[in-house]
Amino acid sequence: MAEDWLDCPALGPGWKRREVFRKSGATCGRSDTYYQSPTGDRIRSKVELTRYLGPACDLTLFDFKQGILCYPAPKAQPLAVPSRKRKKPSRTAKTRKRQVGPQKGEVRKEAPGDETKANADTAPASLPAPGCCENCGISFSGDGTRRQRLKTLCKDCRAQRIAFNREQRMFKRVGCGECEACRVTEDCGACSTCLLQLPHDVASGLFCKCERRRCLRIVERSRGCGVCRGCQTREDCGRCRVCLRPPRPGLRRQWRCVQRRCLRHLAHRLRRHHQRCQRRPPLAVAPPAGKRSRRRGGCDSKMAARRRPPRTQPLPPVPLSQPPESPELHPRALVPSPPAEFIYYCVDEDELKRLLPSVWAGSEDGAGPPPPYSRRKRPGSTRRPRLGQILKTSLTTPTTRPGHAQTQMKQETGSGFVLPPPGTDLVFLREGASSPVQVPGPAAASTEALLQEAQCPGLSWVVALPQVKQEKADAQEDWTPGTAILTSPVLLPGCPSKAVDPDLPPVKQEPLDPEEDKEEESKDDSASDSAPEEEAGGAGTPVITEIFSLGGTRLRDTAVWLPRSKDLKKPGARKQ
Amino acid sequence: MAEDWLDCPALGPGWKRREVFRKSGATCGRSDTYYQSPTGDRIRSKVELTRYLGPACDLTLFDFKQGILCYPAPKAQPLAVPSRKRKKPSRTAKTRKRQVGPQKGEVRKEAPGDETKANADTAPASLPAPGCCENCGISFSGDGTRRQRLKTLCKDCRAQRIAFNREQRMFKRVGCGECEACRVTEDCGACSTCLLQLPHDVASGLFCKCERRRCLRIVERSRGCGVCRGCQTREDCGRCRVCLRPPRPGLRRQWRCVQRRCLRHLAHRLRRHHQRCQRRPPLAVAPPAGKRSRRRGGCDSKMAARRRPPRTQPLPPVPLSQPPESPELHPRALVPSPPAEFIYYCVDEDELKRLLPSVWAGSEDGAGPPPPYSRRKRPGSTRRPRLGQILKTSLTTPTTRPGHAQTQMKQETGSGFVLPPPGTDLVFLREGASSPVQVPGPAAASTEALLQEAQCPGLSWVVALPQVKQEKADAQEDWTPGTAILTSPVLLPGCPSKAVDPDLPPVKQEPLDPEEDKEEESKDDSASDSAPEEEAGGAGTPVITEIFSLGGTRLRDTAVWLPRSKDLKKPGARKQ
DNA sequence: CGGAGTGTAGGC
DNA sequence: GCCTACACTCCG
Repeated sequence: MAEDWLDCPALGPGWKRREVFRKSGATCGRSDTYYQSPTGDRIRSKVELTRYLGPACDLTLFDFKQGILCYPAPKAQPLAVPSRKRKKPSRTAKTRKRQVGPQKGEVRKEAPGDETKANADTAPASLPAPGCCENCGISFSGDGTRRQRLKTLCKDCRAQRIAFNREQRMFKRVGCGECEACRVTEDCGACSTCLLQLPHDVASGLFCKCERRRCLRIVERSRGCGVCRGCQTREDCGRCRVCLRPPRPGLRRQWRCVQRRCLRHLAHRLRRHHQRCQRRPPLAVAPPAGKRSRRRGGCDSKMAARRRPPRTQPLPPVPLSQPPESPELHPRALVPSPPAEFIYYCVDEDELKRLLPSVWAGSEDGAGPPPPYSRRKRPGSTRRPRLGQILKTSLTTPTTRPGHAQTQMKQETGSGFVLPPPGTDLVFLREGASSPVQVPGPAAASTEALLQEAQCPGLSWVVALPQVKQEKADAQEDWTPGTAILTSPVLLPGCPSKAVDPDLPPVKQEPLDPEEDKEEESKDDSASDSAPEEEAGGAGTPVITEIFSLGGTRLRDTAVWLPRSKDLKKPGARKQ
Repeated sequence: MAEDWLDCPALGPGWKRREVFRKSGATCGRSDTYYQSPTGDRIRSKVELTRYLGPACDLTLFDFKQGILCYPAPKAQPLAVPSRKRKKPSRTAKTRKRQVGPQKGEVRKEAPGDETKANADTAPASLPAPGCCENCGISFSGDGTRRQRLKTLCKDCRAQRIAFNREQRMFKRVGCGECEACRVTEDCGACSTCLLQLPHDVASGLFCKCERRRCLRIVERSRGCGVCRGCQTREDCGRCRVCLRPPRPGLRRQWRCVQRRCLRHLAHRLRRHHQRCQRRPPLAVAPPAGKRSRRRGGCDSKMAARRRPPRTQPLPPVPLSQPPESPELHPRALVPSPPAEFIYYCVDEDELKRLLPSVWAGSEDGAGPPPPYSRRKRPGSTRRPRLGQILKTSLTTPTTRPGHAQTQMKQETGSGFVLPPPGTDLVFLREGASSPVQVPGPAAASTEALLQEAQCPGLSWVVALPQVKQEKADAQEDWTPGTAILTSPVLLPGCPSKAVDPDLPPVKQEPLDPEEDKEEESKDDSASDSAPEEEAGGAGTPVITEIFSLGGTRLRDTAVWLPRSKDLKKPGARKQ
């Protein structure tokens, strides 16, 4: 991770490699990798290298960016998904490129999805009229952006948004350089990033900035687009189901008043919902408004709303008995092992029952297939109470202070809380508490119920689902709970790939359903798309929040997988 | 276009500008632009200039390289294209950069197109099997070039081609320096370039080399890939429709034996055709084999096979009555005005009827919209004979010698040939003659018929369709026929932008159909892609040949818009 | 003119 | 959206 020339043994003696981070410009923070041949020639791309070495030299397995050889991944057993066609189930080139460690952009790349069939025609009447800009409302003819994302915006709004998003990316990567936070030169030493001693240098490429120094101009996704009627409404209506919901003592209201919800965001969701009527439900939707701390705003937007059901990757010794056809998420598939990707959910108790019915009902290993998927599952339809009881027990766990997350966790092990053993599949973190909640049995996730009226706010949860990156039998033993919500220790060193045994062949993690994976709103709406509206008929269901992929050597927005300061009740947490 | 200091009015009085071309090294042929302030200070970059002038001076619209101000393009009215989605019609950032004159690389950059849906499945059986290298035929797994262009090539062939193309670009720019032609130090004084007194110095950036000095290692596109079965077949089969075609006295056979056609090229065309079955027909396809002179081989490959229907841009006083929905090319849209881009067609008489049915039927100005587009128009379906008669008349025009192209043309004005007046829309040049043929009325172009059996070899034509770059009402008056096939005088000085009124705001020319714009074979197959095969069912129809965009101050391959020496029956024309 | 560094089209 | 690849800018 350096700016200077380093040996590159993969290419042979005399070859040097250098990674240079861009220090300014729109692509600031990105890195360019350069090679120098033994004869001093400079090579700047794999194509150039191939040209240089000649056709006889097969660079297929050479990862140019990393400067290492990649061993071909064993053919991963894809998790079959019923009733939906998998897209791009195998991509030869990509599979071969799999790294031992998690890679930046892995999720995105594996989940190109297909939203291109989105059509304004399918949008209900509540959406902006077809041909009208979703933002400003002016009528415009499709003057043809290629970007699906911006199709519903007129030229001006589109340009505006692109510029805005570009700027946001920049702020996230390196900051504006002008705001109060950017001018702070000393790390606070107390935030999650500092406590975990993650690298917070821009040049490191990890972008794990001290929370106190994170650019204030980063706009939270949960704030919505900021310009639509919903976003510009300043007063709660006082009459919608959210406003009329009885307040919970000690908790701020989780949902934004219906009248104040971002219309743009809602429009997208509705449209997507319509597109998906025949398809699997999304695994994750946006979190409640105002419940996402600014720290998490630091996460890369494209990850923030990504739904990425991890692919089933059974690991011994726990046999996977759940048939791969099950649309529900089997936690067995998620045995953490380094390197891993993490998926965070923010769910409430009832939602959890819906998401993980099989878990809720009991965790008899492989106790038959789960019930067929139902898109209209009701909140009350819990059928397996066992895990539910476990979880409810955990709800009584005392909250901890952020600085003591790890020790607290250990203490709780001895006070009714179950410390996740190596075999633990899911770890739930109660909103407002740092205590992980173990979910030992099979689980399944589905949030289509979000589209229903969901009158059960309950508490929110954070669920960490590490995605297996390799399937070695001993991987499980590598796993020990490290921090409050980090379920894999490999992420702690800050440079995950370094912690990985280079001899382990990487296993490409195909998403459960690649189509679900594509975050339609990932590219050009960094700050506005995960506004916390529920989908069509929904009414404030706390929902699965985020699924993040931690990118290889560039944990661009590491904060996403750090304990949320609010969760940890960190004193002096900065709010934007 | 010079190495010496010239006034730069855009910066104000006293400011000088100088463009210096690199004469050697890896970046040979590129230019550096220098400015000199009224006080004599040297400025070498826009950054320096900004620094020099201070932050109060906004140089956003100043094009440093060109030394001119770029006016933001007026909101272009997109030309509606039925049944096909437009892609990337507007690019905010790029729009700002629009030049008054055509720019280097304009075509390539403006025509990203979309061939990504190309699928080997859609290719007919005659194509290389999916997974087999289109060139060498070996089976290979998609080891993942990202380049659509080279997807059908195995790794070796791909690398080979990339290297080859790179080399070719270099040859075109500066030559190999070793061949006989490159070693010639004196201009011949007789070729078109010399006669037109175009700058033929490499350093001029125009690359209008004396034909005698043009690098011999430049491979003509019409020669095909050179390695496929077709290219390697040395003998005509004697049985195909091309071989069996009766020879025309005084003319070499226009088409290559079917058995000797480049398979690679054909494969691409077939695939593209299949992709486009529901879409607009391509506007231009490849010219007949062996009919494209080496001079024209000098054109930049990415321009050579580009189909770029110019956008309808009606100019007074001729009213445009054709609705923009018409897929056919309306010549009214093509009224030449400086600065202009030129489109060259190589068509025969029958093809012309198909291409320009409305023209053929008559040229009543704006006589109603053209018939609805038909992809399966038959050669015989001419409905308007008037222009046809004009053209037929012109066929009898005696041919001229190249050195006398201009004068001959004038002579012919008084001997039955109609000299194109300022209002002329199209100029046809008979193959083998330098006499332009006026096409005063509306015309439309469609070459889908090429995919039909086309048994009418006839004569070839060159059609120059200057693309309007601005829409000022008086532009038409600026136009006078200058040379045999140059229909706009602004190109004659060698530095088109200089001939342009700097006060005229540039009008970005949107292609009629941007998707048609992408030249799949533009980038990496300089020399092999415009092989003169007709499309799928075609049988030697002379076809629209090329659409070129002349690039701003760097008319890299100016020869493309020079009279073809073969056309001009230039004695001693060099053949490669 | 070289070369570091950034922009950016096009692919995915 | 990010990445690759390479064109281009800027400046030594």
